Amino acid sequence: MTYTITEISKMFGLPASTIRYYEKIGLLENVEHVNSYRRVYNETHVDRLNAIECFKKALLPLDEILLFFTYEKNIEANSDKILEMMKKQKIKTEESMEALQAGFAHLKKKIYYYTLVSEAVKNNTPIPQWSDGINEDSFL
Amino acid sequence: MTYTITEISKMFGLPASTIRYYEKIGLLENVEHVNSYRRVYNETHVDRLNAIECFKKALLPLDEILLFFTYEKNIEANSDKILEMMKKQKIKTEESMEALQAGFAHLKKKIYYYTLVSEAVKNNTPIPQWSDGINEDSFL
DNA sequence: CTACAACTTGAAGTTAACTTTAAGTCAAGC
DNA sequence: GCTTGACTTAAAGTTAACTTCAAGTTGTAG
Repeated sequence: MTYTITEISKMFGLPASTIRYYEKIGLLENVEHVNSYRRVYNETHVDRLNAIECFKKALLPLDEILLFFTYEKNIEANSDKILEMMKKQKIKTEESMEALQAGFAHLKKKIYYYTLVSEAVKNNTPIPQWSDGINEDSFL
Repeated sequence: MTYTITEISKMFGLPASTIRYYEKIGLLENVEHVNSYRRVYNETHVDRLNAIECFKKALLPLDEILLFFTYEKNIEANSDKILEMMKKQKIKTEESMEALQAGFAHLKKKIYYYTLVSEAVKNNTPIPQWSDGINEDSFL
């Protein structure tokens, strides 16, 4: 099974320019150009792009993703390097998750408070103060 | 209580250049310059920076944070706009958290697998295949 | 044959959030 | 009075990850 760039583009929800860019920086390899022109993709490219998307979700930068794929070519020699890389990134994602959760909590507080404010404006009642009843439990 | 830029810098773990940058783009207002020179910060700046850091954790871009502060100046007129903004951002942080969790799971799988590989290399035993026993439960 | 849509290229441009640089200012200590 | 160190400025530079552009190439439909 082969695919055109438009098919791959739709499959991953990525613009064609991004797919070409990934090839340019080495993330996609051995892309045949039929008649030395249009690109043709196969299952290995699909697998590769799936892997890329997973690593992107883990906030791994593209140059590190590329490094992973080069390490992967000599798995026996590089398993320790890969392990180290993955463990480092795991810590980073954990930190990001903690920050995100704090940010999320902050948004929820704001939503709770500005809902009260919005109600007060509609009912012509006094605007509540941020301090009024906005504590750790009031909005959970 | 007042603070120098170095104190504020240490307080928030941000370089002084960033603090100046935030003033430049309007995130920090009414920063006095003593003798029309060195910056002096007060509690309102500390509060403002705390708010900025919270919003940054919620992945709100700086221009949106700035918009929030301008809305906040006329809270009665803008509570609905603020609410809408916060709700939109809440959805975005939720999406980010889902992606991050997927990425995190991917990393854990890789760590599990490359630990096996690393062991195999050390013990001179055959390298396990990715398919061997790497399923949804094997590493949780 | 011509037009057109869907691709191609390399290079330059974009965006956010800073960071760096070069040149200058000021108060304090020697 | 000179030096030092902590600050100042405006402007230019940086980074990642794309995106856009202008100009060119193909296969196909009319």
